[in-house]
Parts: sequence; C-alpha cells; structure tokens
Amino acid sequence: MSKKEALLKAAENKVRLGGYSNFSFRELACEVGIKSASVHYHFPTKADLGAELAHQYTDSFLAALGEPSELKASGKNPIDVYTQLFRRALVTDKKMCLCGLLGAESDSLPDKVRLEVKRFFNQNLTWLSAAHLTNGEPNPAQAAIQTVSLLEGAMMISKTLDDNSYFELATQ
Amino acid sequence: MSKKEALLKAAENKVRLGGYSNFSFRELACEVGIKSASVHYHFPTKADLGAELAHQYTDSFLAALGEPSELKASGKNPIDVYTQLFRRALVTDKKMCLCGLLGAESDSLPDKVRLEVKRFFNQNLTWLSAAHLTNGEPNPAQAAIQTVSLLEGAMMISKTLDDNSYFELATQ
DNA sequence: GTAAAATTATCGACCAGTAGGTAGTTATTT
DNA sequence: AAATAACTACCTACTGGTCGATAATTTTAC
Repeated sequence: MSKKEALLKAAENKVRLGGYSNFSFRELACEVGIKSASVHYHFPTKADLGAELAHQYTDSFLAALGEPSELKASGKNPIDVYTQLFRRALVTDKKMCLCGLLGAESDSLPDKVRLEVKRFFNQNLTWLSAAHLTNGEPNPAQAAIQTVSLLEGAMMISKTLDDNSYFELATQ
Repeated sequence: MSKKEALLKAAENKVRLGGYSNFSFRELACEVGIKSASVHYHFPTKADLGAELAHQYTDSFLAALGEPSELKASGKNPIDVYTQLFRRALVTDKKMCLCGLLGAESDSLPDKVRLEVKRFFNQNLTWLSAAHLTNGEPNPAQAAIQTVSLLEGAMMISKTLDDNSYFELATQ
C-alpha cells in the first residue's frame, strides 16, 4: 500500500468515527510514518483529501454492490444485498457510513467535499430505484429514498445506543 | 434571554450545522457579546456545555410532542405529530436534528455528551412505542425504531441534497 | 551509453491563527 | 459580606499551510 493509500485509509477510519474535523494532517502523517508537511505533497489541502476520500468511498461502495439486474438474474434480491453492505459497515467495521456522517455535517463542509457527498447519495438513489424497479415496486423512487433513509438512520441510532439489535429490528 | 440561554442558543445553531466541533467558546462569546473566558463561568468545560445543550434539546423536544394518549384522545395520529416536528426542524430551522448529528459522531464525543444523546434516543423510542401501541400496531417497538430511523435518515439526505422533497417523498 | 534535466517523495523549520482552559481582578447585585 | 457575572492577560497545544532543501528515481537529449 502506497503512502497516499495509507493516508486515505487512516483518514477514512477517523472520519467515520467523528466526522471531517476528526482528523488532522499531523495525525495521519504520524500514523503512516511521514511528516505532516509531506501529506501536502499528496493532497494540497484538507478539502482535497476529504473530497478524494468521499469519491473513492462512493466508487468502491457502488462497485461492491454490482448491478441490480445482474443480482436479480442470479436469484438475489438487490435490496437485501444493499442492506447487507450497510450491515457489514456497522457490524464488521463498527463505524458509520462515511457519507452518512459527512452528509449530516454537510452545511459546514468545504464545497468540493460536499459535492462528493451529494454524488454518493445521487448514485445510491439511482441504484436503489433500479433495484426496486426490477422488484416490481409501484413507486421505485419513493422506495429508494425510504430504503436509504431507514438504513442510514438505523445505523446512526445503533451506533449511538451501542446496540446493533436496533439495526436488525429496523431492517427486519 | 440571559447570557447563558443565549450561549446555548448560539451553540445549538452551530452544532446543528456542523457538529460538536463546529462551535468554539470564542465564537459563542463574540455572538452574545461577552469574552470567551466568561463562557467558562456558565459552563466549566466544553463538554459541560455540550451535555447541557443536548439535555435541554431532548426535554423541549419531548415537551413539544405531548403525550401519545392525549394526542390520540384529541383525534390526532401521534406519529403524524412526531413527523411534523421533524419536518419543522428541517423546513423552518433548515438544520439537522441536534442529536441526529451528535449521534453520528457519537464515537468521538466526550462521555457526558454521548450520554445525553443516548438519552434523547431512548426517550424517543419509548414515546414512539407508546404511540404505535395506541395506534394498534402489532409490533410497536419495531415500528418505533423504523419511524425514527426513517425520519433521521430522510432529514440527513434532504439536507445533503439540499432538497426537502426527498423528506416529503420518504414520509409520504 | 551517458550526461543533463525533470519528477517524485520526503524532510526540518517555520508561520499565523485558533483551540480549550486558568489565574487573578473588578464591578454589580443581593 | 457574599454571591454573581463579567473582565484582562496569559498559557500550552494544535491547526492547516508554506518555504526551501534534499535525495532518489525516471525521463529526455546528445
């Protein structure tokens, strides 16, 4: 793993626990074994780092999902696959969804970071609409926003109350 | 309004836009017209201020709801009343739910603040369970966590995408 | 084939600004 | 006299960011 990748990974862990202001260049640098000045070589500003982090997070999230039509074709319910990805983030990583947390503090984010968080939700809503459509839902757009809202909310409350059974109950 | 009340009000605005780290004693002091050192007279530490803020937020939130049984008795659906309170926070205040934002960054909060955020959700779940029970829901506890999850999630996404129609679609 | 030039990735030293917090003082009110 | 509510002045720690320097590597030119 390159230093740049290591920096992004370290930043992801911090942001998913406490938001955009929960990481500093010094901390990240220390964790990957370089000096804080060197972080600016890879990311000119903190906003650049945050934006690239959210962009990559979105890409790998969507990539992990696959295509709704293909999931359906192989006998899976794409909504279950989507739910599973959130469950994994909560249970395995024991952390919030990166863009869920950043979205909540959206108003105080640098423009280029906020833009990437918007991109995450737009792409998720598109994916979910397609998924609900293949499921024969009468109103796919409505089902899509309800699905992602429920999951983000359940995740946040389970984290807050430190009890994953709330997530299970909400998604059951 | 006393200085102390004004400080809490100013802090609430800041936190609801960008989380716990989005306010400083200096900013608050400046906004209410005192010096930052004087803020420590009212709140010894930042954690004390944050905890009292979350505590009062919870109390006034619950007070604004009223009792589920009384709402039902006066011909209202308590879940609609609950939804309206969230809608007002989003549409009128144009801000996140204080405890929704703090809950997301729960892991990085001082203990006494996190405790107050937990109290918010525990009290909300109790209220919602009672409300769903009076509505004759077969599983009030499940309906309760689903209601609050959907609302917190829809609120966050509507804020992120800067479009309240997502909230309307999700709650419709 | 090699010398010169450019690129990559790092460093130490430093900057102005801000953070939360403390000590001791002063004025006002009870 | 005592409690309340503010002040000035200061502290240490940390923030994101900039500067010029330095090796090591890679590319280009002759």
